[in-house]
Amino acid sequence: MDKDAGALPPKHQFSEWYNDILWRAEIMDVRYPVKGLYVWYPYGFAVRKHVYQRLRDLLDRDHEEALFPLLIPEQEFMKEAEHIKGFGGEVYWVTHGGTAPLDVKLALRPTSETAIYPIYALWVRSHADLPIRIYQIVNTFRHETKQTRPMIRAREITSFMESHTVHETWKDAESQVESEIALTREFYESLCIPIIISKRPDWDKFPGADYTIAVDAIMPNGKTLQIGTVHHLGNHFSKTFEIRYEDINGEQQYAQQTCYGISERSIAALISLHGDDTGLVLPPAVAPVQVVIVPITIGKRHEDVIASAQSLEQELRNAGFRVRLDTREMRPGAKYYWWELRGVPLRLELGPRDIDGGTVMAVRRTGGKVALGRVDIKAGVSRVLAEIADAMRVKAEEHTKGRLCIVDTIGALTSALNEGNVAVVHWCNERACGDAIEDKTNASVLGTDVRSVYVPATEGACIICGKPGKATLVGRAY
RNA sequence: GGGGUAGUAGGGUAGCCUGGUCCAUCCUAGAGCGUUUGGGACGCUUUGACGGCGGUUCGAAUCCGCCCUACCCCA
Repeated sequence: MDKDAGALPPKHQFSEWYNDILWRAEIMDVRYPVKGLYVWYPYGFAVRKHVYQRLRDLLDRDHEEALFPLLIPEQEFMKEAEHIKGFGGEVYWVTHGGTAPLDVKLALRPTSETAIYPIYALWVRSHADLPIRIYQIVNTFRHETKQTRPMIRAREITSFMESHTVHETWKDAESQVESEIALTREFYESLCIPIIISKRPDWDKFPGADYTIAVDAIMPNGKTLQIGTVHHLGNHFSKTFEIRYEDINGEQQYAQQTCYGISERSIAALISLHGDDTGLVLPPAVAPVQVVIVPITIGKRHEDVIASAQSLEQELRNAGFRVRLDTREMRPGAKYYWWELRGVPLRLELGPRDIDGGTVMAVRRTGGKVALGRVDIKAGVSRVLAEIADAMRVKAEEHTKGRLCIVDTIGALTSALNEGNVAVVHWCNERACGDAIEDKTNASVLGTDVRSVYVPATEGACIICGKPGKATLVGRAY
């Protein structure tokens, strides 16, 4: 089967569909000869570029972008015991410089706390230096032992946005956490991805954090994908790395910190949630090509149609749309399939009939055809692109709502999970009951304090012990 | 973490059990030429492969070992 012909596996065979669409739509090439490392094709990279540009635009309101080194000396890395334990045996080590063994082993960052915080210790002197809000977008490495999957579980995360902030008080850091959550909402809103926010149970929080707020999306097969985390670090790391400031009274205080991360899992969710049996469906906000113009040239009208299509292209480009005129020597139908596979939100067809009638035929990737007037084409395209984004949002929300169910017995929980749902139960917040839920259902307690318009914040008897409990999210996670 | 199956052109495959008939089959894509073009065009010509290393053998895609990679099942 070639990538430019024939059909994808149907989307309900999600695993096959996902693997196939990645190379057919030229997102990633999985043939790189090292397990868990993947190549971004130019088209996939263009999607990534637009997604991360959106993220940068949001962060740049009150963060600054910087760049810290990839290699972390062993002594720094080993300083935070709890943190190390969390990464277990998954750290890659650089042990040689050329042929000579290094005196000090160097870790390839699995995340950058231990690279950044020794420098923060130098940068922070007084309360006037605070807050610090810095992010970087880098690659990170973990020697994953579980099954690797492109963008979902990779040994090199190529696009890790990590933000690290420093504050005076615990409450300042807490409100930073809230502001990062708001930012994440806004980010996923522009990708038309519905998210569920919750507080991870203690045993699943970031190693070294006071608490972890996680953002999950529900994938087409009902598994959850963690696509963002915000951690309140308290003064855990500041004590380890001596990040202190002189307060307004002249006293030395340990700083309070947060960190926050989003990776290319955001793109995995983007592709998975919106794609269909025909290929990708990209929201106009991040589509590398928002509008494709397919000229319909027949016999003697060839020059006429091409000239007309070129002027349409130029007009839309000047209006700020990412537009492409497809003049390749292919039949129009073949071009339709080609661009649909790549998720272009809007296709404009322009043929002799349209030119004569002063119209352009617009076909939405989300379905439906409509003739737009040629004279006010810019307004028409804007309107239709907005309709497409709305349709995508509605469809993704319906999927998410349809996969959530509220249950109150272990039996109902197990069958809900087996049917590919994510469940809401009441849980008393005790570890033993949490373990029992996980053991009996082969699923994960994702979190409490669920913030989602789809999940009411109720209270009730713990599904295990019957004591008072709160609404808790349980699902099978990637 | 445990087990299983498999790697043959850009993609998908036949050949492997029973070593020689294979300078490796077929489909598809790519290239060239021509005719086409309102939903995946057609004809002719043509390029391109045995995952890596080692072993057995007169001879290896085929048998053996290790490595790498992929997929599936169980925890």
